Amino acid sequence: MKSEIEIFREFIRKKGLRNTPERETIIEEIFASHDHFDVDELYLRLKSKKKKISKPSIYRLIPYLLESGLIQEAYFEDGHLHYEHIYGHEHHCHLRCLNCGKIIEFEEKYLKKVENRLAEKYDFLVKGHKFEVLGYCPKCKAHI
Amino acid sequence: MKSEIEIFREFIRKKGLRNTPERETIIEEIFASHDHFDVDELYLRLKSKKKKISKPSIYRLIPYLLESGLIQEAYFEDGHLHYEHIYGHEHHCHLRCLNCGKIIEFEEKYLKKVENRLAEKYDFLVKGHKFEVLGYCPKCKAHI
DNA sequence: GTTTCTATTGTAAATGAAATTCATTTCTGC
DNA sequence: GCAGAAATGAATTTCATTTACAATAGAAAC
Repeated sequence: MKSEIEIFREFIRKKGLRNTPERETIIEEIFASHDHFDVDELYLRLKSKKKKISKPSIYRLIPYLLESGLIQEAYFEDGHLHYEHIYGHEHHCHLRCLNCGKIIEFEEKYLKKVENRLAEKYDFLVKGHKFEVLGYCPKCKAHI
Repeated sequence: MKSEIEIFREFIRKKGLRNTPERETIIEEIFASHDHFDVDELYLRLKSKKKKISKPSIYRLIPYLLESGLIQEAYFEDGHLHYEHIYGHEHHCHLRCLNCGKIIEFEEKYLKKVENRLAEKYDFLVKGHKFEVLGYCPKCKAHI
């Protein structure tokens, strides 16, 4: 299996764009952990490691990472988008508490079938899905 | 079946809050159409009907509409959230083109079962779900 | 109906994520 | 090396959303 960096290099070459040390640094940091991330948090993580990367460089890279299928928007919370890896990581869905924001991850294999059915029916090239179930966690549902 | 306004009045009374003509006007406008909406578009719709409602009033109402189960976040696009009705309207999911933003709505009954399973397994009070399938539409997939 | 308490309103200002500008730097192909 | 194009960081701008605040107006108690 190719590494994320290899996938990105290939993608960037195909698009006639250029790879740079900054981009490699950002991608390395994103895939160093298995967790979700957001721009600000990623920026601070890079900063704390003395990597001088500007926020615009991160913002400019994200559309390419999305397009290359390495990451995906996970959810919008606290006023900004959160992303998750989709290459080389088992896809998962989110059960989220509308009150406290608690997130439980779960798998749902059936959705892959739904993807395929939609791809055929609407002639889409399907890249993935986002499935969020919303409600109130055990603690919060008691107070509502 | 109760109207949306009635549901809201009940909700507001239970919370010990106050109903106002402004809130009734906003709710009326939201449920006058069956479509998704976003704050800005709703604000302009009210304005064009000579209803003097400020944007903060809309922003302040939305958390209550979410909490009362009348609406739900549909998707984040073009830098802001879009909402959809969930009370008294058939739930639907979205197939979205990552390139041009085209949206196709579809139904998927099975997800209700997933909701129930999760509610039991994690002891959540499940209020709904968001299922988005992402990819490239027939037109866009040709250029990628 | 009047009073009192406090939630809600609109206006204006503040916040903060994301995008953009621009001068400078750095790839990449020739 | 050179030329042209793309990427960078710093600073600025944009724009959705939130907040502050003074004025208004529901709603419950009297």
